[in-house]
Amino acid sequence: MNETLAQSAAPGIRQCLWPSWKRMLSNKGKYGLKALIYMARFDGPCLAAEIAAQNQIPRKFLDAILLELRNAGILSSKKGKGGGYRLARPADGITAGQIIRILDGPLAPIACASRTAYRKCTDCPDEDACAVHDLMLDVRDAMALILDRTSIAALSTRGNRDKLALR
Amino acid sequence: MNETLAQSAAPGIRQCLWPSWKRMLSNKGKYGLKALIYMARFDGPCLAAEIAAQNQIPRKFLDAILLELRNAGILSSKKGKGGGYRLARPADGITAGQIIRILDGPLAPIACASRTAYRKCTDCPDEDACAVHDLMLDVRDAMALILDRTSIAALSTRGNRDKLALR
DNA sequence: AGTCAATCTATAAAAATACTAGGATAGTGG
DNA sequence: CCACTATCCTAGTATTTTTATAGATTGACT
Repeated sequence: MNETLAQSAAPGIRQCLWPSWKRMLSNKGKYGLKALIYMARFDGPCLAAEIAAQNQIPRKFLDAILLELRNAGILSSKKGKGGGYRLARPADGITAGQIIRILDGPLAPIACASRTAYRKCTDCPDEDACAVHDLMLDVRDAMALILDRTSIAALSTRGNRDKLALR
Repeated sequence: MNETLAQSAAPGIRQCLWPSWKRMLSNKGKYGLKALIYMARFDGPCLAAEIAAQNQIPRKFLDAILLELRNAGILSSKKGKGGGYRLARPADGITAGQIIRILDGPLAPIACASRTAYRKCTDCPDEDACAVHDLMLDVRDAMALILDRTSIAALSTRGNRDKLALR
């Protein structure tokens, strides 16, 4: 034990080597979702400037986000006058889960509980015996169940639906 | 719009003033849970050094975590020889949700979807019409449902239970 | 050619995370 | 009372992540 095991975090050796472990929804993810929901309500192409203004999203940040979504195949774009962004696929074929994975990374609360980007914990000798791992798998599944079955199309009508139904 | 609204992020003005918006399980939270699960299997007081060694948790970091849990009333402690930490309450009265809230903050993926630490989004004029807010409430509830009904007692027997049942 | 709007590169400051150092404090056992 | 033990506390550092911004460029359309 002692000098070998106890020194699990020797100076200079990072414990988490995964390209970052982010967890759920950052501003980036939120802005991305809001932008897509906004776009789903339109037919024609949308200007980044317009999306930014209508949704109170910092313009340049949105630029970067839209670019990322385009590179992931979610959006298509056209330059110059009459250009803009539009959904590359029907809105009911794009899920919130996909978008969050693209912009914020895996859904799981912890790397060892990710199904799309699994990574072993360095401090966990036997994962099958790790109750935390087990629990986080349940949490991940519960989140994925919701996020992967909710489409942008559904979201684009949701806010209004509730309001109209209640009043 | 324009100069007032569109400039939602003027230089120097931070958008998120909440004591940080962290999301789910950090190492801190993971270590805390592992430590508690370990302690739940014992009767007597546990030494921080022992918990750290057995669970491969950096010693000093664990010190800070245990202290935080003690200050939150989860642990009781005794100094000096024969001292150590022990659960202040029965393990089946402590939930994973409580621990994560103490160590990592609110469960919700986004501040506006938190029930215990709600905070309005600055970029969201009408929350009731915000589909993202709506969706994240669902996600939060799903997570809370799992985490708030799972006790440390349950976790302390879980890893083994599954293994024994399967083999 | 000129305008518009996406695209690329590159940089940077703020915040959060994951720790570590070192000593003060308070009990125990002798 | 003294040595020992182990918690308690303050403070700090290094790294990573988040949240952007600036400025130049490319391509499309008129």
